[in-house]
Amino acid sequence: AVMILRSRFLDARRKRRNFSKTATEVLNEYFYSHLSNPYPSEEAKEELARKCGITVSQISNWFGNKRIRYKKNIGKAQEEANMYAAKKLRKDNA
Amino acid sequence: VLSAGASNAFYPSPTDSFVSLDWTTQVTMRKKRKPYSKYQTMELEKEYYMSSYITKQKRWELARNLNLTERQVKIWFQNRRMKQKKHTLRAANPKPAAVSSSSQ
DNA sequence: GTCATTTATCATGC
DNA sequence: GCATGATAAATGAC
Repeated sequence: AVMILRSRFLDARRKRRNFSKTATEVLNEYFYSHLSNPYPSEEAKEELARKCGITVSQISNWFGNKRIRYKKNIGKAQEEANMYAAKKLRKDNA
Repeated sequence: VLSAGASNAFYPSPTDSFVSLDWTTQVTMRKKRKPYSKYQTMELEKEYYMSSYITKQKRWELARNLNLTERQVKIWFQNRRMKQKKHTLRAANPKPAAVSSSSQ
């Protein structure tokens, strides 16, 4: 059989582009408002994907990265967490 | 499978109160991820090209030749099938159109 | 077996 | 130079 060694080149994959500011905002708001269980359901992922203009897989990637990187930063500054916590409070009090 | 309000030992349900954060504490010791060599990956890809599902006999041989465990070979084929599925779905769908611009 | 994850690593953006 | 998104090993639920 013939070996088609496409893999290395067909991997035109990792061309990452940063998400938009508003997308990141939406994702962070969800993450920090569900900090006790930051595991969005499939439906929630689809909703977030629509709002952010990205795919569901990208949503999964983002939450995976966010969870692990949040964990590694527990004990450190975490200004971001405080920022979104404050934002949530303002929302609740409104 | 186990997404929304689902709950089990590893993905606890929300207490929705303050900082319980059970999800941050993973108790089970996990083996460190170790990337395979080019040769190992190439040989695995070769076998995968023959068939997406490897037989027990070939799995044993491949594991011995590549200095991997049978479990690692099995897992590799599972992950490889998932990768193919993802690529298949990706090719079947139109371009989502991306927007960029963010900052550090 | 599939499949959503965790984690380290990769590759790029800036 | 790290931040960030995507992928590669590895685990666990089902």
